[in-house]
Amino acid sequence: MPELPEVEVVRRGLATHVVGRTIDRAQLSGDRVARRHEAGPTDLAQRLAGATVWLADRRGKYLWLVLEPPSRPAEALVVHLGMSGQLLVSPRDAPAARHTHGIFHFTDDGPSLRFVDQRTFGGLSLRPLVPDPHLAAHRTAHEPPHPYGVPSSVGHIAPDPMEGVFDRAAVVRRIRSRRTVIKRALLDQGVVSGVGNIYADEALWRAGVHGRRECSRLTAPAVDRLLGHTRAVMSEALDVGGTSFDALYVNVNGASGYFDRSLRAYGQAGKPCARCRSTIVREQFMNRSSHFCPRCQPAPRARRVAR
DNA sequence: CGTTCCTCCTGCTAGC
DNA sequence: TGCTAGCAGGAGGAAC
Repeated sequence: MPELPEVEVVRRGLATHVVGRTIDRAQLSGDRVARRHEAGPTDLAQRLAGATVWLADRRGKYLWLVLEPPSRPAEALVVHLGMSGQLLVSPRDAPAARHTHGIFHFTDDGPSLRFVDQRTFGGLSLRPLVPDPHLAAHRTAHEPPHPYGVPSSVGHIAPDPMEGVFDRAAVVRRIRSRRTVIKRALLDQGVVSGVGNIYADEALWRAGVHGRRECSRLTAPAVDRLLGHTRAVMSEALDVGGTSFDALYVNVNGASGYFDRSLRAYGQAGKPCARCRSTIVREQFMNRSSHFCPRCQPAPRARRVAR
């Protein structure tokens, strides 16, 4: 599942293989891949033709290419990988793999870029660039991030922990004011972006915090530590994944495959906790699986049964 | 307004 | 052996 580290690996691949090239032709198949593009897939393909890729950027799990189209202002091709999306750099004439929804040919003789997605939870859309709404609130950045703005569909997404505009103290306050449990807040992309189920469970394990603890009952230092672990675990995953992907591919299922051996909570049900040897437990929560150590991450006292 | 729930999709696996 | 049910989960929009 692509979370921040995996998406960043893809972004770096795009920076290497795609930035600076001009799209000659885009072939899109099916309506679903362009469902977030209001004018539909035909319009999307037409507007991509002739556009030069200026740079590859990212916020949380959202990825975009800044395009310089002929005789129009710069705009962004927004790519979300969803659960199973991949961007592949493939020889121009290679046959389309199963679940290929988009093929981009360039004006040079180099390889094509392809969007492949089994479940098509991901997709593509073209959006105008708007001023970054999170930049206005940020006063101390030495180098303004996203100086050209962000895609209009990304405005509601909070900065991720790797960004210069990420204001950790403000996020601590925001989380503590939420009337919900901590794992839900950590997964809310409007609070802190880039975190999915895997790294949420890992960060909670490292911090020794149970995911069902109420946000308002956690101390500010505890939330601050949790955010530190969140950043650290994603940074470590990026270090592993960012050095081991095949140059032919922009992404091969992201970095999590290489990071698997470092997971201490996610997918470890029935195995001993690396800290205290208690057995890691898995339970359903928010219609998602959660993995935790019952000793290191004590559950909150049972809440009064709401009625 | 903030929060929670439901749905989209396909491939794999567990269980009968 | 072959079938089905269940599970994986990001995100947007509906519902409360």
